[in-house]
Amino acid sequence: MPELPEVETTKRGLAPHLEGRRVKLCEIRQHSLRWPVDADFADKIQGARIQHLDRRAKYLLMQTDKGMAIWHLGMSGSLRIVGGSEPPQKHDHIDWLLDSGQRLRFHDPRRFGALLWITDDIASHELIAHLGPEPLSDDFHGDHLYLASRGRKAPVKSFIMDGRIVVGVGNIYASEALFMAGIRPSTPAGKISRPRYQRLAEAIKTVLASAIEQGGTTLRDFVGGDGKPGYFAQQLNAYGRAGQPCPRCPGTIREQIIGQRNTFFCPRCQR
DNA sequence: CCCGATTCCTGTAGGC
DNA sequence: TGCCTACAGGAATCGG
Repeated sequence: MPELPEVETTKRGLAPHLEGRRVKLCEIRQHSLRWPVDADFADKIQGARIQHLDRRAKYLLMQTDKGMAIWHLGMSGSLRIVGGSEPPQKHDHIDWLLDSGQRLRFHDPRRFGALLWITDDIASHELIAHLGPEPLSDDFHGDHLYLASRGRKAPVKSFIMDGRIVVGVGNIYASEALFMAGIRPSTPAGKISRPRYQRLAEAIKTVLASAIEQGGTTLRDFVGGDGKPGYFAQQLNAYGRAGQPCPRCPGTIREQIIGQRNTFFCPRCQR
């Protein structure tokens, strides 16, 4: 499941193959994604030169000289570089044929992903305009969480997964960050103190940064072939470990549904 | 405005 | 062994 670290890993892996290249042809075999891909997308991007790859939240941005392509990997999407004559497999929905002879290939079994084309300012785009700060930037810190949470009754886990508060914290890393910070996921966001939010902000940064590092270890393989994210191999302390001993106290990890999402925590050391 | 519930989709895991 | 169902997950959107 692509969380922020995998999108960042994808961006870093693709950039050397895409930046400076021209899109000779775009093949769309499946238009029905999260939102329908524009009927004229292929025409719009044809002949465009890809200038720069960027990331905002979990959106992968590809700036060209004709407009900007915005990818979202949803929860099962992946982008990789394949050889120019490699035939598409099941769920390989979109190819961009590059002037290098290679193809950029989008694969997405569950079709929660998206591909958009915009020609106006990205910052004013509806999907981007209301997003919170990047978790790894200096704009994101404990005070931001503290101030934004006053008066909020939603569980802190839902709060940190709200992209208007901070982007890029998915279900897995929300549990992990709250575990690291020793905060119970069900606590109403408005009841958490300033110092505890400082710990939480640090935990979010630490967890995401280490996941990006882990993704980075498979960067070489990524381009070569299987596109499998490496960070799943990383040690998860709470997520998916219901019934197992807590890694840092004598407690036992418990599972609870919060905001319609599975949530894992230690009832003994997360208060 | 705030927050919980619902929705899109299909591979995988678990139950019988 | 094979069928069937439940579940997973990001995030927009709906309903209260």
